[in-house]
Amino acid sequence: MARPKAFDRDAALAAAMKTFATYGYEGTSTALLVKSMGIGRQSLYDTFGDKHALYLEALQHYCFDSVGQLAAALQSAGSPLARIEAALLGFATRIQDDTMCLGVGSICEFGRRDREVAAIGKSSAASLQNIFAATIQRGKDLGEIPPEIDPKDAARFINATFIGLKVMARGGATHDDLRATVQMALRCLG
Amino acid sequence: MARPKAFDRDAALAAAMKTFATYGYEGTSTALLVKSMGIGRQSLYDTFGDKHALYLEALQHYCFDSVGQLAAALQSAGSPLARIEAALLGFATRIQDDTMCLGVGSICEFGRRDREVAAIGKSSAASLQNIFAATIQRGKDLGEIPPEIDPKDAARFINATFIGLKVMARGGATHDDLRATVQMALRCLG
DNA sequence: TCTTTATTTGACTGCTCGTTCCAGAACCAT
DNA sequence: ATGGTTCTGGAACGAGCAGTCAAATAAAGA
Repeated sequence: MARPKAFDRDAALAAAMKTFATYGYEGTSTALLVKSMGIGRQSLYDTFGDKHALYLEALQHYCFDSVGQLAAALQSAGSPLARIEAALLGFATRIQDDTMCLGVGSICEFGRRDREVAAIGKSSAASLQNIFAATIQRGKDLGEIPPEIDPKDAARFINATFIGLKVMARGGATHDDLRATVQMALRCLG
Repeated sequence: MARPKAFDRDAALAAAMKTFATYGYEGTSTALLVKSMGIGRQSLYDTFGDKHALYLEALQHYCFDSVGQLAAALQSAGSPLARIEAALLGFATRIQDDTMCLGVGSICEFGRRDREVAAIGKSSAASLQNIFAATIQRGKDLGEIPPEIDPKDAARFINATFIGLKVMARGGATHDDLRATVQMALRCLG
């Protein structure tokens, strides 16, 4: 059997993620996708189905990666509070390009109109909050975080803060602004 | 001079605000605008210019109203901290339909690509933060808020929380979730 | 009633959209 | 080379897009 060079599916998907994150679903044309992904138009349809299916796969992949990265960052040893701080702060300092978080972007653009999009957002938000909640519980066990704090509430709040940071970054907030906001948010856990 | 019945410009603009807030800029067609605004297609172009101009005017109007309402709610007499709580909480309980905050939506959809949109967002965010900062300063003067709090940082943080609440509401968070998040956020000011 | 003016509506333009079909180029194993 | 397979890209599709023009309609003052 003959097998010509195949394009890098993951790289193409990653490029689609970035393009969708920058311009949104409606704001991204298939022509732009083809160009940014560096593949032929027909390959896009053969490999990913259609625009909506590609979006779902990109969103799914993005959320999975994000949750995984955060879990790895939070579940490593050391002070839970410091881990949370590092996670938020690390994000706040890592922003450079004009790219929206794809997960937040999907919520803002679709709300709950698209069932499939909403399902991805819901499940990844749940994972995120479970991870945060576990870390906060660990902080309580260690006496770092006061006992009156409810881990679920605190986790949801951290998530809200995370969202706020992402949107403010998209709006052009400076690193210093974001860092100061992280510091303020962490006061709640102290 | 003759004067036939004129349609209600403000009502039409308000309808456009709601439609843009629900479907975003790219997701809103002129046909949908005409239908939701209840006016003729030509009237839309005669009165508002084109789709982009209409969006800018709707966004401007929305931001102006929002800032005004918040200023009124915060600048009235009484405990500054309680005012902030009431403002956030009031918002959290007032959510029902699947409508995105137009300001946050514009940031998420456009980032800083559209200079005019970005300018509106920037100036209204500045106003918002000034109002919050003044209220927080008042709280410090009254001893409600500890002196180590920087009003500007706290105001930006409250703004971030506000954004987080709006996005979570758009994503389908319950009133109780939002209320609990507000309570967590207020711990930072105590 | 007649005129004036605001609004609506239908036809239409030119463009872009997402998508499909198909011909051919690129590639690798034989 | 040859054959089999994958990817590409031009042509085309129908649909929908934003926006324009002009004719039709409706209302209120003269």
